[in-house]
Amino acid sequence: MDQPAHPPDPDALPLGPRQRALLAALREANAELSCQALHERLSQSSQRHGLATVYRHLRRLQRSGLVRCRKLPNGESVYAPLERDDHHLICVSCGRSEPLPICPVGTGGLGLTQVLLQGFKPLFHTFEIHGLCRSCQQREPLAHG
Amino acid sequence: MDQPAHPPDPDALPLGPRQRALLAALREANAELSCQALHERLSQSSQRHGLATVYRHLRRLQRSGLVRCRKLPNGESVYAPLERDDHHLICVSCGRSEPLPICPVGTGGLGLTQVLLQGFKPLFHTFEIHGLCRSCQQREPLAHG
DNA sequence: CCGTATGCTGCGAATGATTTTCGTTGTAGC
DNA sequence: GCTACAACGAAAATCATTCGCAGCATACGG
Repeated sequence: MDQPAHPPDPDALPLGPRQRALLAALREANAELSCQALHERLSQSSQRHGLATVYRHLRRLQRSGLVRCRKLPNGESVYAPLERDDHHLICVSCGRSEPLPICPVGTGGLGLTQVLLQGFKPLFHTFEIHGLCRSCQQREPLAHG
Repeated sequence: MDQPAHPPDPDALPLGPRQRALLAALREANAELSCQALHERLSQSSQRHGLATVYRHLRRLQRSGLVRCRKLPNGESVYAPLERDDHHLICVSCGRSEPLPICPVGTGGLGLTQVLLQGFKPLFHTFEIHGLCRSCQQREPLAHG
């Protein structure tokens, strides 16, 4: 197809046009997208990809440190560009996520020294608070007081 | 079966004996257990549970704030008692987790005010750093320099 | 210019964890 | 003993994700 064996664009990492298209779509989106949502979105545009290909590329982009990913309670994975640094409140009852405008790493603390990382090369992080959202609290008063 | 409609043990929350057994098994384990692992472990002991029942109970225990859960990259969910407060480094390539001896919440910072939570009732949190583990870095030099 | 090696692609089948369905069974209350 | 109710287990269903494979394009050597 249109994926050259080596990149025609020397300043853009070893990314093929498909991968750049994926990345662009993620950046345009104002929210995290699941693989399938992304696939659908691209299908509507002129960029056709097989579903498996979208999965393949997202995995590769993640390994390259360009895309971050987190797993929802329902099993779906959702993706966003790395530069976006969002975190979430997640309801253990209904599974919905709400944005959490705070980041434990950005605020400076947290001594992430090389000692702790032990050769591990960090790309991104996830921070999530799990609990009961307001509406689920009302729905199930949680008998134990 | 042996699950009474209301608990015979007044000091132990509305937990049936099965749920207490699950919780006990999780506490005895020195690591997070997947549903299936827990099910297997209980099958070997005198406590027999159907797999579906283990899933049911773990979900309920999680909602009750007694058990925490996180999803591994391979889709499995792993559970641990709430009082355990571990976090992890996760390799985006091989998917393995390594323990991360640091907690962004415990260290005090992080203004988790009611304002931010907006009625959300926190039960536990997860903090994960995703990246490349030492061995995967060596295996794939990651062409882009 | 031709043949081969390599890498990417899409489709459809396979995988595997989790959830649902549904008939059964124990417990409580009467 | 009998009824209502909630929990149970086994098997079937669900659903996101991955695998297998044949096709096609490009890169390279001759």
